[in-house]
This record gives sequence, structure tokens and C-alpha cells, in this order.
Amino acid sequence: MNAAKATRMSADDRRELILEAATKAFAKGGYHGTSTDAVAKEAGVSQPYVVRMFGTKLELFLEVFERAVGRIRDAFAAVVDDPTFDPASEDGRARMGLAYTELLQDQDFLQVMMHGFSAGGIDEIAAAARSCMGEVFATIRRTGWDDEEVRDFIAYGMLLNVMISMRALEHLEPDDPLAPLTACAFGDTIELLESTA
Amino acid sequence: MNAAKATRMSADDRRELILEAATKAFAKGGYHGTSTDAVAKEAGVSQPYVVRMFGTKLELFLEVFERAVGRIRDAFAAVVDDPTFDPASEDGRARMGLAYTELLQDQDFLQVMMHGFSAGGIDEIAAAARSCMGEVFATIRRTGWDDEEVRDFIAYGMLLNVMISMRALEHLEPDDPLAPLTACAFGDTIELLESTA
DNA sequence: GAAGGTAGTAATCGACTGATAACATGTCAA
DNA sequence: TTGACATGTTATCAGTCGATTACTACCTTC
Repeated sequence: MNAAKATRMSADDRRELILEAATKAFAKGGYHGTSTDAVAKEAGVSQPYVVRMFGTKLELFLEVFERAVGRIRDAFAAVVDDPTFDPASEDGRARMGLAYTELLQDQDFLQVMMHGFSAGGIDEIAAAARSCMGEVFATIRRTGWDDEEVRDFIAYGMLLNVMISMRALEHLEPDDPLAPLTACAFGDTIELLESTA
Repeated sequence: MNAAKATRMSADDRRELILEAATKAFAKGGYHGTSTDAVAKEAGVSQPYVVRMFGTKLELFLEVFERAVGRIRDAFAAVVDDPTFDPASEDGRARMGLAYTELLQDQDFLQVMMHGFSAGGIDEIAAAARSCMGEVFATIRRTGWDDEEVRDFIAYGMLLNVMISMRALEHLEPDDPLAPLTACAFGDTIELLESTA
């Protein structure tokens, strides 16, 4: 899949490349539904190499998952840490919303996140999910908003995540059963996203 | 697992029993993470019997999923159809909230639902998810609430679903990274749930 | 009491999966 | 240039999975 196959690469670069490929692969199938071979093919390397580099499939998934949620957390942190950010203002709220909207452009991350959140059947993943989600909450809390406001902000984001996972944006036809909710949930960001989805 | 194994049973009864077992099994592992053999063991029948009764594993999952979401939709429908229901009143909103809280008692249904929502990689499941979610939206909409209010109600429910999936309720220790959000999200329903979880 | 449909199992298969081991190739320092 | 390490592959394995086939046991009805 990748042109870099023939050439040798530093382990760090190769690791990065595999993590990106794994993000794409896990986004589609989740932990159980994605084989290490699928990741390897996506990355353009052999399957045993993937396994050996990360130890086990679970460790690979955990790393992919923590990166995905970490990226989201960091996007919010960047807004909060901006010295011109005023959490109480309408502009402040808009900035936080926009930060999330920008994340919607790369849906692989969000889907990996949702797969991790749903995988409560695997202890390590559930623990990572709680830990990462706790961090996101703590980050958004730093706005100074009331906990209820933070909670509602996260809840709304979660709705969007779920709808992306069920591929609502690819089914905006007026006769689709979900279209009314999709329109209401995504509002005017929908045109922005349609072009990229 | 079930005492009914030795005795013969009508196909309809057995079907029901397998669907319940499958709900429990799929709640843990989702579609990919649950084998038909796991379902069979949970139901106390042989694996080939499960497959033959439902055709394929996918058809079984779809039936389990549609039942799960159907049950949620019906719970809301019952509230809306109650002649004493006044959507605009505080009591009306409380009733809808309570209907959801009652659903939280049986977390298997909610987890199956979340697994279905996340399984966008399988076309049939994604389509079923959109369809079922569309029905839930339409049902709640019958309250007469503004679309935004319906959306927020669903979003909040989705947050609770996700937190249940990551087993937040089993990790309420003060040092758990997620505990603050869990406390905020579940509020006073938490004592109610702790006893059953 | 036997015929025929229904409920259910045992045996088995081919495909796939994650992991391991053994091997090959490239790179760089002395 | 040769030794040593890092990068990467091929071959292989034991376990698991969904599905099919063929078989058994039960119940009903005439």
C-alpha cells in the first residue's frame, strides 16, 4: 500500500507508519474485527513485523487508541491554553466547538475512539478508555465551565461520534430514516463535512 | 448453562432463549468478539443449532440488535402515548428521563446497542443502526419537543451508554480518573444503579 | 405402532488468526 | 572488509471460527 516498502527505514519512522495504518484499519473493524495482517497490508510490511514491533495485537490497539483520544484531548487543551481564550464568552464556547468540528475531518480517530469505548469486554481497553476519557473531562473542565456544561459538551460530542460511526454523513438522502437527526445534530457544519466524507 | 437443555422445547421458545443468551454474549464482545459457540454455550445448546436457526451469525446479531433498540424505542413510546403525559411540563421531562433510567437496569441491551452503533464497518449493521436510531428519534420527537431538545436528550443518553460500555459504574473509587465525570453524568441515579451493577 | 415431521447433536471442514522461529538483507563503525 | 547490530521476510504452527452434513431422539397423529 505504501511506496516506502522497498526501502529501509528507521524503526521509529516505521513505527509511525504502522501506527497510522493501524488507525485506519482499526477504525473500520475495531479490535476484534481487524487482523494484524490487515494492519500489515495497510502499512506495506509483513504481518510478523507488526506483531513483533508492538508485542501483541492488544498493545498495538492500546497505543492506537491512546493516540486517538490524546489527539482530541490536545485539541481542546490548545484552545484552553490560548491566552486570548475567554471561557465565559460566546466566542469561547464557539472556539471549543470549532476545535471539535476540525477533528471531525479525520474520522478515523473518532471511530477508533468509539471502538475503544465500546470494548468494555476487554479489561485493558476499558481501563484505557476510562483513563483517557477522564483526561478529556479534566481538560475541558479547565475552561472553568460548570461540570454540567462540560458534561453536556461531551455528551453532544459523543452523539456526533456515534452518528459518524454509523456513517450518518454518507446517508443524507431525504428518505433516509436518520436524515432528520443528522441534519439537526450536525447543523451547518454538514456542508463543510460533506465535501471531505 | 440452562436447565432446559435436557428437555425438548418448541422452536419458538428455544428461539427466544437463544436470543436472550445472544444478547448477553454480544453485550460483552460485540459482533466480531463473540463466537456462535459462546452464544450456544450461554443458551445451553449446540453451536450448529444456533447457526441453523438464524442462518448466519450476522442475521442473529441483527435480530439481537434490533430487539435491543426496539425495546428502548418502546419504552419511550409508552411514555409519549400515556394520555396523562404533558411534554411541556417538568413532570413530562422527568418521565422521559425516568424511562431511560429504568433501561439502565439492564445494561446488556445498551451495550448491544453501542456495539451495533460502532460497527459501521459492516454495511448491514450500519444500515440497521441508522434505521433504528431514526425510529428512536422519531419516537422522542412525538413529545412535541423542539428538535434541539430531542437531540440533547439523545446526546445525554448516548453519553450514559458510552460510560456504561466503559464500565464506569464499576469504578467509582475516588481515585479513578473517570469518577468525577461519572458522578456528574449519573448524578443521583448512581445509588440506584450501584446496587444492581 | 408406524410414519413423518420436529428438535437437537456429533463430527468435521476449510479458512483465518496471532504468534514464533529461523533466516536474509542492509548499514555502519573500526 | 569484516563484524555486529538493526531492519525486515518467509515459513510455519496451533488454535479458533462459522458453516455444512449426516445422524439421533422425540412427539404427534392416524
